[in-house]
Amino acid sequence: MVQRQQAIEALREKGHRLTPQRILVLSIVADGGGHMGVDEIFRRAKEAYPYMDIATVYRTLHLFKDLGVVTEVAIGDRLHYELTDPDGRHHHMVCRVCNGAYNLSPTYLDEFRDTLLEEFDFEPDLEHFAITGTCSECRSEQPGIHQH
Amino acid sequence: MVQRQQAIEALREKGHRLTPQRILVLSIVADGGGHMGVDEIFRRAKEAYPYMDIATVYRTLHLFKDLGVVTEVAIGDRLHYELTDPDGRHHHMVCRVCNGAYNLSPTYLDEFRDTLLEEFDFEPDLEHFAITGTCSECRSEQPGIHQH
DNA sequence: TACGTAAACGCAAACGGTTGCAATAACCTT
DNA sequence: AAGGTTATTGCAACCGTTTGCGTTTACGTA
Repeated sequence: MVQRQQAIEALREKGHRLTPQRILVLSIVADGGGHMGVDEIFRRAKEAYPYMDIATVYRTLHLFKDLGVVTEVAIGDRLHYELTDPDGRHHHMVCRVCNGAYNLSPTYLDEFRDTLLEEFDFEPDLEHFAITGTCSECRSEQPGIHQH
Repeated sequence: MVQRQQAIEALREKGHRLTPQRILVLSIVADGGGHMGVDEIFRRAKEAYPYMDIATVYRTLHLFKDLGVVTEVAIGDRLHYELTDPDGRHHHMVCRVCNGAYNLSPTYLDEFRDTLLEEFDFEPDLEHFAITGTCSECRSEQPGIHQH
């Protein structure tokens, strides 16, 4: 709730207009809980407002991302969106067997980032990406499968 | 040269057929030096053999990737391909300002991988992906631009 | 060498995502 | 409250990539 008001203010502050389509997409993402695929966001939006166009959904999500309202998470080759975590950044680990998603504190990546900066003077963009892999449960269920 | 023979053997061992199209794609990637985008591979292939279809290029590259002959590198939102490095794996760092690509030894990622395994029993797929960021040169040229 | 089979091909349609453009509507000014 | 400006929309066309399908062709067998 409070997040929705902040998002609306972020829009107006930067001179963007408050349209019904934007409010709709925002509330769908906010109500969704975790991260949502664009297809599901569009499906729900079209349910509520049949004229909704997929291009509007993409443009709205990109705008919200630029404003910091939503966070983009790459899962496989698709982008998912969620409300930006007010308690701080986190990354995602997604199991490629069961598709389960786990949050990951940035601490672990920060170490890696510092190393790249020190050794190569290269500053990596590690803000919003998901690490795919195999989770504990799925690895124990299929012990024969290994990556090399 | 020796790599090309190994690739051909890898095909036959798994029961795949040796077609002129596959040989063409292989030699284009081999002659390309570094990683090549699909569009350039297709352009060169069509030059040599005008009937070449883009779908065949994609299917061939995916097959070669599964056989371990080529390595897929995600640069931005496009996939690039290169002959698999026989001297060992390496990752890529790609500068989002100048698009320059740098190789990165796997050592740095291995540390990170070990941590995830120990702490969460989660085995990440870190084999073939590129880390985007800003390289030393471009950072010093545009000191006003920072990510947060 | 000729034959049969199934893998691979070229083509065209489909997919997810982006972009150009004319029509619409949010917001500022009066 | 009405009017003007311009951001935003819906639509359609487009882009890069994937998929289905009928035809072709590589390759094992005779």
